[in-house]
Amino acid sequence: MKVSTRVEYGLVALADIALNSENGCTVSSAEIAERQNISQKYLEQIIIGLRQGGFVKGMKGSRGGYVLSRPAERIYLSEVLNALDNNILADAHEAEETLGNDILSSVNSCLWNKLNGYMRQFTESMTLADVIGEYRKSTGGGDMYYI
Amino acid sequence: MKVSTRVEYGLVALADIALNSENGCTVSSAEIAERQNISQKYLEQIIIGLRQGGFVKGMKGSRGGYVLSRPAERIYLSEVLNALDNNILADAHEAEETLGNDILSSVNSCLWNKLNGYMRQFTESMTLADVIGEYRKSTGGGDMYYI
DNA sequence: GCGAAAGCCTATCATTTTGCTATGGATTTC
DNA sequence: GAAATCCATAGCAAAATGATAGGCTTTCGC
Repeated sequence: MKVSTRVEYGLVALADIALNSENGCTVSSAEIAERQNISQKYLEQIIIGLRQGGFVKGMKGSRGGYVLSRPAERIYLSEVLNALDNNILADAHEAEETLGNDILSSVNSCLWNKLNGYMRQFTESMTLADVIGEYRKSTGGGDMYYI
Repeated sequence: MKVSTRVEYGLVALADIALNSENGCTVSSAEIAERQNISQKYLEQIIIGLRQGGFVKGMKGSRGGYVLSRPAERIYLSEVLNALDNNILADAHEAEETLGNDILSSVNSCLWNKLNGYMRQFTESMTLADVIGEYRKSTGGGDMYYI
């Protein structure tokens, strides 16, 4: 399953914002772009989608940037994926529409509907907090440096 | 999850061949195109992929057409999907390569690798026979007419 | 044998999607 | 008021998608 850079960058940016705004400060698109090695202008467009989805708040002006608009524990990956790409997850009711008795309907009901159902269920059970937790685990819990 | 027409038509065509070649006769691309309402020339290209994947045999000449090259019970959907689209399922070893300790690796290990693993496992557990069974179930088992 | 019927192969092409780049306006802080 | 930042939109090249078209090759039926 190939995922677009838009989805990839969007998820990484959201996690970056979550990780670096914990002390109350904002995270600018320039910071994220440098840390994650993404074109800043492209990133800004993607983050607009995250803002419209209600996951981050943008603060204009000098010293502006982004913060999460809800705790990471309540940001479900299903929502984020839908905001970044409206084809990656199928709607729940979409599965019920294939009631014909042709071959295509059979393929849908025994293959695609089941796969889509699992993907929806799995991404609804995961939150941004899980991603952050995985990251902390991989860095041994010691990625914060205090002077 | 949006699926390309190539994958959709390919699966339908394969099931059509399986269903209509049971009495030993061949199934022509023209027949399939008419029954499934697909452009015949486009369909031919797709079926070439099915033949190269080893799922069907093509018989040239008048009275030619296609038949399965193995029993439907041994045609796994994972193989078929890989033959029709090499991005739809990820390789098994691909998952093991993401061992970095950056955010992207974390997203991969807790989201994409798990989703891909499930998709692979699920499609490896399903065969063309399951699709055909679903179709027969939907038509009430009475789609064959004897004169 | 010959012709029709079928598979097989390749080229072409329009449209859409993807992945950016660029420009500039709006707003806030210092 | 100037710098920094978000916000919005336009443009654009490359790739993928979804076909269409032409013609060669092989085989069956007569």
